[in-house]
Amino acid sequence: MIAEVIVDVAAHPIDRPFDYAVPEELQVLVEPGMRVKVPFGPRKVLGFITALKDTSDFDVSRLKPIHELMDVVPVLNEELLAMAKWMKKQTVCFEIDALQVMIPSALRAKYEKRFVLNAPLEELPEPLQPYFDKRPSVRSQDAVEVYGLLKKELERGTVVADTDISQQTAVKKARMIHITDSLEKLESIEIRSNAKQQVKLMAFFKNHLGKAIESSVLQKEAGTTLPTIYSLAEKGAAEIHNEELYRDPKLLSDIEKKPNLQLTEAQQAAYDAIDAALNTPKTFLLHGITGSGKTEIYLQTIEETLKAGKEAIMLVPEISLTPQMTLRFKERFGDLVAVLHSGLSAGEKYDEWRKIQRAEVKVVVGARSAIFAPFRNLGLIILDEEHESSYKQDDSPRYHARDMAIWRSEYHNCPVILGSATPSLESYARAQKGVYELLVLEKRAKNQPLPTVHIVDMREELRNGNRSMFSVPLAEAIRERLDRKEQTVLFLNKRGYSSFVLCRDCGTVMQCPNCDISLTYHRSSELMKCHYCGYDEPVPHTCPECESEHIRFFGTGTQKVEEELAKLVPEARVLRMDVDTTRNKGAHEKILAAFGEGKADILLGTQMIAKGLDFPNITLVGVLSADTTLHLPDFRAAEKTYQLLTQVSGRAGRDKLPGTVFVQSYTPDHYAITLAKDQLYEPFFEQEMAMRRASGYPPYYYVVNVQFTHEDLMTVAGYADQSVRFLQSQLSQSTLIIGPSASLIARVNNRYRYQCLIKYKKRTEARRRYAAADQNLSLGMDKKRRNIVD
DNA sequence: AGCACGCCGACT
DNA sequence: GTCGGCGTGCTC
Repeated sequence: MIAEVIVDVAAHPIDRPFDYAVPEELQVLVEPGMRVKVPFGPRKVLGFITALKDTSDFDVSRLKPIHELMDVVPVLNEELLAMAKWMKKQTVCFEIDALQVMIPSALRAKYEKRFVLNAPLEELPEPLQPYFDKRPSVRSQDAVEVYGLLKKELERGTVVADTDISQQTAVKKARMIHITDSLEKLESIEIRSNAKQQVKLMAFFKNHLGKAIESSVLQKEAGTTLPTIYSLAEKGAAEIHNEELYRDPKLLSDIEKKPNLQLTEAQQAAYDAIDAALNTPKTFLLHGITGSGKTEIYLQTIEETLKAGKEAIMLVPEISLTPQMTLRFKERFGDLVAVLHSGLSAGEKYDEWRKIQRAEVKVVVGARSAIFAPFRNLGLIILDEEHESSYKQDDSPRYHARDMAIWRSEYHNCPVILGSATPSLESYARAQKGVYELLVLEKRAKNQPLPTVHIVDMREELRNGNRSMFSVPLAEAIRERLDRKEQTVLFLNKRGYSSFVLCRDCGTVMQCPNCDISLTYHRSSELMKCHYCGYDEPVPHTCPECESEHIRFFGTGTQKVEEELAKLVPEARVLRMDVDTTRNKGAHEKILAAFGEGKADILLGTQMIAKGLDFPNITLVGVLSADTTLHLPDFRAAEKTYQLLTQVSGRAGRDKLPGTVFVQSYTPDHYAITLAKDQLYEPFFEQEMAMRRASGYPPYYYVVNVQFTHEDLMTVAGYADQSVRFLQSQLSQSTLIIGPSASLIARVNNRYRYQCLIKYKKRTEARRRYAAADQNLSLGMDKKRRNIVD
C-alpha cells in the first residue's frame, strides 16, 4: 500500500504529492486526511495523506516508509482535501498552506532541533556531560554555549542531530467534582458547627444537586478551597474524578432559551425564499438596511436547517464577534453552537473544533476560518456583513471566505446567504446579473426612523475662521448631549500608512492621471506618488484647482483629537479606543462595557467601534473626517467610505431616543458622502460602477496584485521589471499590466517590496497563464518571494 | 524551505 | 594543513 503525502514544506518544487510506503502494521489504520511523520531527505517532516493507492510512478523499491502515524481519526475529510486542491488553483498557493489553514493551530506541527546522545555518556568531553546527564537528548537552543564541541561530536558520531516534531498538548484534563444528586444524602452528613468552610460549601452543594463542576471553578464560585472539598467528598457529598474536558468558560451560567421573534412581512418574504431553496446550491444576497432584522432571518433559517438534520455555518467579521452577538445564538440553539474567534486560546479553539468534528454541535459561529468547519452534512452557510474586507485573508493562502462558501454550497447542495446593508459592488453586480438572488429589506424591523445625518462643509468652517477639527455645529451638538446626559460617539478614521495632501479651501486631493486613485505624499523625496503605477510629481505649493495656499499634508491621531476635545468640553468624561488602548486581551470589551454603563459621555475611536455598538443612550455620532477614508490609495476608497458612513450612522438612535449624525468633510459633495446620508445604496452603486468601468477596476476587470520582495532594493526592482516584461510577453493583449512600482509600505522586515497590477477580463484564461508564469518566474528568481494579493 | 555536499580563501 | 564561507542540487 502506498500513500500520497503533501509534505509540510512550502516551496515550489515540493508542492506536489510524494509517495510513501505504508508499513504493514499501519495498513488497517491509515486513511486519507490523517497526518503523518515522514522522512524527507535527511530530515523528518509532517505531512498529510491525501490519497492511498497500490502503484507509484516512482521506483517502488526506493519508496521510504511512513515513519509515524499522527492521527487515529482523519483531521481532514474527503471534501476538505478536495477543497484544498481547488484552493491551490484558485488562489495560487501551496497545497500545504491550504491544508494547514483548515485545521486548528494546535494541530500544526512545531519543529525543534535536538542533539541526541548516541554513545555512553563518559565518552563525551567533560563540559558536554552535564547537558546529557539523565536525559538522552538536549534542545538545540539550550546548548548554544557548546555548539563548537557538539559539532565535533556530531562528526565522531557520539551525538546525532534530530528534529523533534510536536504539537501543542491539545486535550485538557481537569479535576471534576460530581455533587451527589440526593438531598437526603447531603442532609445525613454531619458537620461540626465550627467547620464553617464545610458548612458554607454544603450550602452550595444543596443548591447545585447532581451537577459536575471543575474544581477550580467550584473554588472560585463557592469561595472554598480544595481540602474543604475533599473533606466533604470523603463524607460522600461528592465524587472527584480526573476527566478529559472542553475548555468552556461558562460552566455554571445556564443560558436561558429565547423564542423566535415575529417576522415582519418583508422578513417573512426573504425567509420564505431561502426556505424554499434549502436543498439547492443557490446564493442569496440579503440586502437590508441597518436595523432591518437580518439576524432574525439567519436564526430562523438555521433553525429550519437543523430541523432537516443538517448543520449550519455562520460567518461574521472578527470585530463583530462580540459576547452579545454569540449570546444571541446560544439563546436560540443552546449547546448546539460552537464559537470560533481570535479571543480564544489555541486550546480553546481546538476544543470548539473537536465538538464540530465529533458532530456534537450543529451550528458554528465564527470568523473567516470557520468556513472550514469539518461538518459532513452542511445545510446552510451565512456570511453576515459580506462586504467586510476581513473575509479575505491577507497572507497565503489568500482566500476569500465568500468563494470558499460558494464552493462548499455546491458540494453539499445547500444555499449561501450573503447579508449586508452595504453589499460589495462585486456581489451586488452578480445579484443584478442574476447569478445571486437578491432579497431586499427596506424598512427597519421596529420601524424606527433612520437617524438624521448632517454633512458639515469644513471648507466653510475654515472660511469662517474655525481652524480646529471640530466644526461649530458638531461642537454645539456635543455640548447639548452633555447637558441632556446623553452619549456621543466620535469616529476618527486613522490615516494608516498613507497620507495625502488636501486643499482646505476647495477640498481638492491630487489624483493619479492614469489610475484614478489618490496620490500619496512622500516626505523623504518631497514627491506625490501613485502606489499603483509609480507615477510621481512634485508636491504642489498651491492648489492646482483654486491656487489657494491652504494646501497641506492631512492626518490626525486619536491622541491629538483627545487633547482638542479636552479643551472644547473640559468637563466631559472621554473614553479613547484605538490600537493603543485595546492592545490587551479583553480591553475592547471592557471599554465598550464601561461606555454602556454610562461611565463616560464621549467614546472616541477608530473604525473598530463602528460595529457591535448598540447602546440606547447614544444619540449623537460625529465623523471627524470622512475624507481620510475617501482618499486612501485604494480603488475601493469610495466604496469603503460609503460603507463606513452607513455603518457609523447606524450607531445613533437605536432605541427610543432619535439619533443625529454629523459628517465633517472638505469634499461634502462627493457622491459617497451625499448618498450615504440617506442610505441611498442603489444610486451609489450605479455611480460607483460607472467609475469602476471608466478606470478598469472590479467588478468590470479582475485585478491581481503581484508582489516582489528582496532584501536588496536594486535586485528587487530589477527582478520586478524583468518579471513584468516576461508576463507581458505571456499574456494576451487585452490584459493590462500596471507598474512595477514600490509598494505602499516600501520595506517590511528589512525586505524591499515591489508590486505590479494585472488587470484582465477573462478569469480562467488569465489565471491559468498566470499560474504557469508563476512557476517560470520562481525558477529564475533568487531569494525572492512572490505573492498574489487579489 | 532546509540540509548536505563540495569547492576555494585565511587562519593555527 | 584545517576551518568555514556560500553556490548547487535534491527531497518519494
